[in-house]
Amino acid sequence: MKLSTAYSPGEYEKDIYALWEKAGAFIPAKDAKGTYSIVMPPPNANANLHLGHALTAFVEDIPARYHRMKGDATLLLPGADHAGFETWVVYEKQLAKEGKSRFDFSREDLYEQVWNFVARNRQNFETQVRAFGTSCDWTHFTFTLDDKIIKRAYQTFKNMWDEGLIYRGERLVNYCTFHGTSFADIEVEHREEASNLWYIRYPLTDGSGEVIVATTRPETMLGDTGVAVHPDDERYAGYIGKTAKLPLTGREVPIVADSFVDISYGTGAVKLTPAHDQNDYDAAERHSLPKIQIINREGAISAEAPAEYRGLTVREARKKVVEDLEAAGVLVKTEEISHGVGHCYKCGTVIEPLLGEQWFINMQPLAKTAIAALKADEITFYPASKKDQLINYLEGLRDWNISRQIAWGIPIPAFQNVDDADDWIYDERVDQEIIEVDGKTYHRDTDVFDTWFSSGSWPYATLEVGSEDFKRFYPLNLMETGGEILYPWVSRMIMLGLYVTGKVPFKEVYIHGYVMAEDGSKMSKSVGNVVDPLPVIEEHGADALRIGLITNRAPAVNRGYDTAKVIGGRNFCNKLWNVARYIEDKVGEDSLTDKPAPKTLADHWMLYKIQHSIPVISDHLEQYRFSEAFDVVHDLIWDDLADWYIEASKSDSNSSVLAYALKTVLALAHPFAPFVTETIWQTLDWQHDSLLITSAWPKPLKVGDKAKAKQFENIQALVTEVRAITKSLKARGVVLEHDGESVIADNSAIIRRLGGLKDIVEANTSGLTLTSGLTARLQIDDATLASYRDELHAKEADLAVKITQLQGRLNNDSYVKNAPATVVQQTKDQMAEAEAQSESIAADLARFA
RNA sequence: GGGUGAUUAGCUCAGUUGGCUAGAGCAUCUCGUUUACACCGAGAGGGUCGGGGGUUCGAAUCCCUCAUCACCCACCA
Repeated sequence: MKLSTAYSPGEYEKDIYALWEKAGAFIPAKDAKGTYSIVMPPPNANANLHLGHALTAFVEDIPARYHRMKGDATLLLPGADHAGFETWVVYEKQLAKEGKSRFDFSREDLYEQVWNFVARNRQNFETQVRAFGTSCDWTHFTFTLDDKIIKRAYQTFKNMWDEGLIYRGERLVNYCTFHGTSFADIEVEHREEASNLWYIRYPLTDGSGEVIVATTRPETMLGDTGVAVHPDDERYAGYIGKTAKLPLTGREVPIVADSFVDISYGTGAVKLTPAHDQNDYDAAERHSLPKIQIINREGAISAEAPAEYRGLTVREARKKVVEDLEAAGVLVKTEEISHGVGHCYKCGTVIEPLLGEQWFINMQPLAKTAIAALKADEITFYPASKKDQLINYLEGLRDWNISRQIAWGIPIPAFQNVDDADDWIYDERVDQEIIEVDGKTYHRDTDVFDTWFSSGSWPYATLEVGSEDFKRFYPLNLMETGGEILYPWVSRMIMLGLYVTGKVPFKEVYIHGYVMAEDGSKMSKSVGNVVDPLPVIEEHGADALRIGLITNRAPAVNRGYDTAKVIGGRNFCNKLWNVARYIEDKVGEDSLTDKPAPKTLADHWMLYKIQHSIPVISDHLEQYRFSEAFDVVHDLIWDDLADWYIEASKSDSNSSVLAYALKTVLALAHPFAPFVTETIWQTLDWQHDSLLITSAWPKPLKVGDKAKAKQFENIQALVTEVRAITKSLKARGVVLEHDGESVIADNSAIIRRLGGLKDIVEANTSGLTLTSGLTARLQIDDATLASYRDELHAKEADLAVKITQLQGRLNNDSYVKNAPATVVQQTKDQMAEAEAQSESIAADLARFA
């Protein structure tokens, strides 16, 4: 079939993807020796995919295609995430548009509605993943709320329950009073805000004095149960053990010594509000102080506080407390300060640390195992520095609060005895609110799991522990993800993986950087600088986008999106297309052979270049250096094949080498440009209904003779020289003519005029003469001659400096002794070359004098 | 406060354990093109490798220091 002059991706991409899918090319081969597996991090099912998703898909798809061609049974498992809270927020917005809220529905209704909402949006996302050209096995598609995922979460929870790793604790949790849920530490967004530091006088109960405390949250003094000072703080040495009398409430609280207090901050005395501050909570635990919760879940002052404050919002309470303190004459002063305040990362509400009954996992044993595995290098990180960061994180890990108070998620399979609050049992009948066990009545816990608890099992839950897939593909080869979820997700997958399967869940972790806007700023919907990948694909093709995104990009480095790179990718595809058009025209159906027969020096050089490039490309790909790998492919195709070999072959073509070169570069380029390479492949007469996607990764042939290849490189140098000479002659006013036409200083033109590279080779052996058919005519004026002389003088001076430098180096004994022989030899060669040049310049000058 | 990374051509970035004249793409400029491709070809210009110090025969590369930027973690009573 004849190819049209320009590659238009839109005409082919959908059909090519359908061709692959229909042929089952994405399904892991049954009879392969090795395996390669990636479970794709599930994107949020309701999301429109952005460029970051595209990059993710490419970073997963490139190694998958490479390994598939290498002959490994390759599994690229796709999935989508219910994304717990994320989805919940989007759905609530949707409800709000309809004038409804979640309070209008029962929990079961809500669950079903959100499920349908997500299912509707899922289609959209699958279309986009296909448009990227992702070679994932759709028959393995997994949703984070699929039965196997829920079962795995329950199984893990139960095992931990049985082993005593799960406990229910009253702990301070980060509570969003708007969403009515608690958050992990990591979900709290700290923002710097202007506030005040209020200094409050707490009189000692025995009347012997007073202690002044400084606070940014005066309203919480209603819940104070102590005052802390540093044990080494001489100012307060006599106070420790005494009690202070709280203004407004009149409560007597002890003054304790604790080294967490910063002597230099404020007054060096800290009020302790254990129910509303993590530090205070920890201190209260150490000193057995009571915890009084004076802020409730609605963000209002609770019944624990004096009557006149009850029901006030935190903000109102702050105002009133300050006024009352002032009226009581105990407010010493107010300072303006700036400090970080925790906010809900979704709605911006100030996060209240509140006491709450939550499910926790004791992370110590899990973290310990994970640290040991990391230190034993059981997982390779790209980039490597992430490993130490992760270890560092795990070493300071606190227990994990796995309960969330939302309707959307996996219900926690635990029931509480209605008569005994401390009696909890494990039971999976979560579809029932009330169950009877041993004549006792239990009420279902209303909480759901933290999303990360179930997704932490993703690598083996998707494969189903114990299944054939699991045996074949676990541990996974690669986990590819963004840096922002290294801690919440990757760390949990490692810990849970080790806990459940006894093995690390993956051998390699690749952290991708973010795709920023073109100006380097963050892409964000509100700024409106988000680039939608689909229009880019429509305009330039999925391959162009792929090349544009992976080139010039390293793992874990944020980099701007660059349209020029995408255009570059498109140009590359077009180049490949035209190379194919040319070669297709020159070769016949039987030209393709496993043993191309080199005849000319150019043949040898081309084959040598190919056989030399294959391991280099493979090596880069094995280590996920996509940009570097593509550069090699690009240069091989553009510079070596198109610019040199094809030009040379025009006068002396070898169809077996041309066909072999095309086939090989198509295979090598396939992971980077799957659509165009497969499209070309399908148009070739000699491919006999095969698919490029499942064809073999090229092996180096060793038929290109190195010495002959080297000779061709000499010719290349010669051609370059001829070009330069022609150009320089022209600049000097010398016109080269052939049959009355001026000769053009161009690669192909020169080769053609000189009768092809073959003749140049001959010329090379007998000394190059440009005389055959060429006439030279001098048209030079005095000014040109003078400028040429100046140029030569300048060059001569430069060379003199260089020679002095080189001579100095060679005269240096330590250099000659210490530097490697090769380096010294290089210097000598340079010296000789410089001297030769110098002489020739001197001769020229003499001639033009 | 702690950590990590960065700083190289106008722009975006390479530069493996110190060793050829510090590279690429884009952009700019020059020249060219009927014969696979203007989504093309041949060239050119452009860098005291963030500043300063040190180690070394030799530093973009190693060490110290300063500066700027980015991100992460912790703290902020």
